[in-house]
Amino acid sequence: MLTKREEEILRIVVNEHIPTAMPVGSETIARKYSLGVSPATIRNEMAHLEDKGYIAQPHPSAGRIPLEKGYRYYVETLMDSELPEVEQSLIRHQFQQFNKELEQWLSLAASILSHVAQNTAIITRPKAVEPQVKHLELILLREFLALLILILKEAKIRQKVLAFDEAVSQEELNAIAKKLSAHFSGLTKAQIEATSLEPSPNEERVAEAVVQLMEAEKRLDYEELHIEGLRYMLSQPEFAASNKALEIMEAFEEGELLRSLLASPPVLGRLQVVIGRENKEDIMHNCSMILGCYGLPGEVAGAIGVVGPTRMHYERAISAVRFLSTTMSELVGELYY
Amino acid sequence: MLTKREEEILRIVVNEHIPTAMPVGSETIARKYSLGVSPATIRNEMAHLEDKGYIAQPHPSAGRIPLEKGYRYYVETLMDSELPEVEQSLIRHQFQQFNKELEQWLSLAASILSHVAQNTAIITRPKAVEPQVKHLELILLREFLALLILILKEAKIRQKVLAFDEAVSQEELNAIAKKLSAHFSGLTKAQIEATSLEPSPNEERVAEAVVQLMEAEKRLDYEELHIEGLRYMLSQPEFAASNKALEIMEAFEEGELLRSLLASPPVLGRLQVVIGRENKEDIMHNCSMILGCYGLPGEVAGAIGVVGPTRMHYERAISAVRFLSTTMSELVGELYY
DNA sequence: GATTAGCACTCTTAGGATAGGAGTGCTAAC
DNA sequence: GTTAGCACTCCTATCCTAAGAGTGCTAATC
Repeated sequence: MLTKREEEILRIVVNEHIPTAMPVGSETIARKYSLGVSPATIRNEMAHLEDKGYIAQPHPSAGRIPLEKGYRYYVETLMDSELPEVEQSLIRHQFQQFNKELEQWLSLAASILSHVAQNTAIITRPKAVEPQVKHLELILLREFLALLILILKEAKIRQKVLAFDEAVSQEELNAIAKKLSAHFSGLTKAQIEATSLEPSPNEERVAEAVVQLMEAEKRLDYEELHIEGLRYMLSQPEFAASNKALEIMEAFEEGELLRSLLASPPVLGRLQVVIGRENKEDIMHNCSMILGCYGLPGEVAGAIGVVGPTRMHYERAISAVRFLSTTMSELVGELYY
Repeated sequence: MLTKREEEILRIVVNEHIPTAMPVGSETIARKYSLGVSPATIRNEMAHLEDKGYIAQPHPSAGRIPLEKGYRYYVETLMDSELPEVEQSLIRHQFQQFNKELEQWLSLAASILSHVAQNTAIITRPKAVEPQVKHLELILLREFLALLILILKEAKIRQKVLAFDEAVSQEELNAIAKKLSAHFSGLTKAQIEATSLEPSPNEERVAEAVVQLMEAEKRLDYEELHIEGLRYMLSQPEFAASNKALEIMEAFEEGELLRSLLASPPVLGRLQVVIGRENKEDIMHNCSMILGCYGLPGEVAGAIGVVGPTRMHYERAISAVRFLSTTMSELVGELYY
């Protein structure tokens, strides 16, 4: 349990350390904040906070830096996490600039988030809990070649080039598309596989392709992912020296890392804040991550979040993720057919 | 004009410097390569090469490093630029793994290129010289809302959500789609605008959207672009120190840089090799770029290339870009409807 | 005339020593 | 409980030095 004054000092240490990345000394605190007490008193309080594991000295004659426990306490108790109204309406306005195009919204959200949080932003396309077919079309390309276009209920379009064994006409394709569209509309992959409609060889071929696309859709998971603002990561002093930044970058490019990070996505409406060594991945032990979820309950869900050094501006990051996940949920609601 | 032995020594200096990033001394050359002459002779030759501006000493008591003129001579005269047959067939095999899906080919090409050249790879989607409509479909989403799907001749699909002023049925949409598909098929944006077909208000609405999409298509230019392997850039020692890497990264994320780099794309079949200060952008003065073009003459064209430090493994990079641009041209040929 | 051995010279770089400074903890006084 | 004073510790930047690498020059050699 922390006293009022301990909390106050912890808050100051965190707030001072976040932008500067430097240890915070008692003199500095006394000078910059009028706490009405002398540096010596502050030193005593800091010693208490150190005993309790909230802060520490990087070396014996330095100021204090927050420990993970300190950040955790800060995040849960000490900070205000609402994005200023001005910024909120500014962001809303930016979204209104665009037509209803999911792709644009996604990259806009990533770009805004990265900028507001001054850190690397990640966002995935919304993914249906259980993808359902909405409609399909077949377009003749060349004699034996057709383009299958599959529209999913979740505002996604998938395409595949199909080769037939025999020559087909556009009329024939239209008939197949119409028939299969009617049969498959609203169905999931499993339901399609269970459907028996005594198909002709060509219909068979198309149905197979649909199943393949649906299968790929489920497997895709979080691969379709925007990363924006990796530069913020690199410009952090904790990564500037050594090849730490490089390692993290490599891990990101591999894609493995992200899949692992998104392994347990948060539920709608609640944010997941992972600080430092709470991360499962070793390479992320100097990093924190704020992860939110957006979408429609039980229907579609995407993830949106911020990754940065443990010394992150949690207040901005958390409020930004919270606001943008809400905004994206509203937008997806408008699109979901 | 360089003598045989000067050429030999220039080649050795470049070959030694590229992997190590260190100045190359006369002792080293004498020891590692049996040229049949003493270090003193090599020193004399190096002095000649320095006089002629091919190499230089970073400081008075160091070995030599290649200058841009040296790299240029190396690229044009001294190196062998065919990718080993083994690698060629390995790469071909990787492409065969995938179905005919442009998107997958693009990212595979970027990934392979980045890996083979050990540098950052960039690749753009193939873009039609003059985009032509192939087909269009309309799908009813909700009472006033429909999804317009536009298929372009160049194997691209574009989508847009349309809001109508009055309620429409799927039958009505089918009729519109059929009519406009027939009218617009094979036409460019300008030709569509010139077409007069006394449209109904709803047809008018769809036709407008088609024109908008085609317009966006022309504007897109090289925005749809894969960048792969930024990590290679960052791991180069010339960027490791200072924030040079950061600056370049920022420039890449801005997108401006890439647009400028691709401002004058090379013609099909010829590579463009830009070394160091030959780059127009100041920030790229320590970098080199190999840029190739792929596609079908007069029909579609995309760019594929490698960006890295001036001290780049030109032999691998150039041969890789050359091979992949040829391969991609073949693949696009198969897809182009 | 080209090549080479020898040598003096230059400049970088790594390592170690040193001084300054920042910040603490402790003690004793308030 | 708070604070002033002070001794102490340890980091950091700076300077210096010695070692090393590589050259260019000169004179001897093939």
